[in-house]
Amino acid sequence: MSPARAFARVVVDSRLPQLDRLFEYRVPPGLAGVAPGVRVRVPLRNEREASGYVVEVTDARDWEGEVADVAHVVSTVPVLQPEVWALARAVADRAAGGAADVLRVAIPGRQARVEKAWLAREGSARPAPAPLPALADASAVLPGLVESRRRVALECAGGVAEVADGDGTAWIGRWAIALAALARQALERGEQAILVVPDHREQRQLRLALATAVGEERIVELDARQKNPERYRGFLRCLDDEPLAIIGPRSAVYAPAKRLGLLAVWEDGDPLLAEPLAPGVHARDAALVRQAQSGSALVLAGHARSTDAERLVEVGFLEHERVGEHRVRVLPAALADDGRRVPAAAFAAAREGLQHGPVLVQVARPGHAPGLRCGDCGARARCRACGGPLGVRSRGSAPACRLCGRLAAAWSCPTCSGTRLREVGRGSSRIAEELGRAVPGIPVAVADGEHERLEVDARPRIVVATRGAEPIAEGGYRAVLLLDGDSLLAREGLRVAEEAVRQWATARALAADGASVVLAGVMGPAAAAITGATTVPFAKAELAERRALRFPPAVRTASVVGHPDAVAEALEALGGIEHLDVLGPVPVTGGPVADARPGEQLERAIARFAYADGARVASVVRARVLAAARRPSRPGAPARLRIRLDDHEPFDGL
DNA sequence: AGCACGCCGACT
DNA sequence: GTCGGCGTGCTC
Repeated sequence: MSPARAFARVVVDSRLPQLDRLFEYRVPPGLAGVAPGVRVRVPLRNEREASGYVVEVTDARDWEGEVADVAHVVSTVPVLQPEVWALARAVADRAAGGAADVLRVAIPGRQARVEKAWLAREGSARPAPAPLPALADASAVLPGLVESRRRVALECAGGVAEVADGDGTAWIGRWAIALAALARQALERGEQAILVVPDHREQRQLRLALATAVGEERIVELDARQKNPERYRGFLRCLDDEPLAIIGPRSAVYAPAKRLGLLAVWEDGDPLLAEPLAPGVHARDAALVRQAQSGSALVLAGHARSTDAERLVEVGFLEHERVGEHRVRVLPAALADDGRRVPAAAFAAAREGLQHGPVLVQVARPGHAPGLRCGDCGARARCRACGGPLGVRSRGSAPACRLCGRLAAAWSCPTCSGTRLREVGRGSSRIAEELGRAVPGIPVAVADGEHERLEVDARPRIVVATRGAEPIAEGGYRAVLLLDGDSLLAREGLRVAEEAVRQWATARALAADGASVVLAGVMGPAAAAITGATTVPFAKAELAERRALRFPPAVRTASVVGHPDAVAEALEALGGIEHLDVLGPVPVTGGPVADARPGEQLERAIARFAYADGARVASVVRARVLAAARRPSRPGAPARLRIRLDDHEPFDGL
């Protein structure tokens, strides 16, 4: 005669892999509000009380042992939707990580005041949602994509367009209008759309496009830059069961949408979509899992095709599509042989462009001189405190460390004891200065991490911007110069060429129709990718090369770091899996293992395996992490083990 | 993590 | 005989 709904299964908010399962608690009589999705506090052996979320409420108990009582209900808002719990569990399993870690990314911190307001609104009768605004040509973009639940790799042509913004207008990329039209398809069906963007600059464009396509009141923003209350308000709005366009950064892929019609990721190749927090699941991978669970339409879009999206096209999971048209001429230009950064052809294009409007100059690095060397022996000048490279921020300013910011007073070369410093390379502000001298009477603006600028007007001006910081020009840039490509491609790293192409394509997209784009000092396949009409052949060729070398995304990877014994045990456990090979182990200094003592020798190995073996590898690896976590780290015993799946960071230096 | 339980050496 | 060493295991 136990009362119904007497037990609650709770996921405990803990990083410990041992606690990554559901715990059963009794719901004490008189404790109201225990329901699936709500935040609770529960007693746990040693932490006297832990936070968690109710996943399930039952009247039968599974657990044979002693059962403790739910301590109290933190709030009655069901912030963990069943769909999101299933997603977090599946994503964690795929990444050999903990579901609670995924939930930490998925659910923002509680704001009591915001919650109170939301609950009050829930109680009262809500007005019927406003009808979607009339839209002339919304159906023009891939009609029926959402209805047919298509999965598409979408290459968007560049170009900018003017949209209404309050009383005035604003300029945004045409891609945003295309994605907004797709979102509208979902909302027209009474469903929700989640649109994931790399950062707030793209989010702003998408918000402006959506305001026209679906109306302000149908947009929910989950921007990481928003203040906490703002974010939480947006998050709670997702819980309202109405058609919404949800836009946000990588964590928005976990937004609690109940009836998901469309899941789209913009610029899926952007490194910002890789989640740094454990278990380090890329928004694209989370989107793939979520699509499989929800059966929604899926779009991986960008100005340039990522190798990851191209792989999904080649295995037949995604269909290739391309939308839009952008008429620009892209001219490769050799560097002038005096080593000047700005080739003659680029100057010519800039002068021509400046007759009609603004000109964009994309450079690699901010500041005046990004590097300094010893004037006598040529050795790289480094910070005495942290070993980081020294640079000069602005003309005439003192040399400072680019890593820790310390001023390098009274520098002397550790190699030859010389005290003179020589500037190497040109940063954004120095290039701006030089261009300003070369084209007198034309204003020069700098846009980089320190000088953020979202828009420039249509007047002739030179805009020097670092990659990713390019403002949008009213009417589009009349010329675009892509400088420093040679130094960009000279870096080592698996994704260097792919990333360069993506960043060039992003800048190219800001050009006005008919404008010239000059790519300086780069030849070969990466240059061809940007001079041609489509980046797909480049992505195909890159992928083919990775396949030949067994590099991601042709294979999946598990990076294993820890005590040599623990690493060896983990690799041995993986031994049974066919077609799995191991790079290393190699010694690493320091590292991401939590309890690594200073000076302790750690090793890293990377296992490469086929996508088909993903589930097996993840479960084997998870078992090793658990075994290592149980064992206390003491001298001579296997230490903690950190394993990350599909972490591309170790490949960035290859 | 953090803490209790448990099985071998020197102690009032 | 017992006090306490920390290796081992568990958390509803």
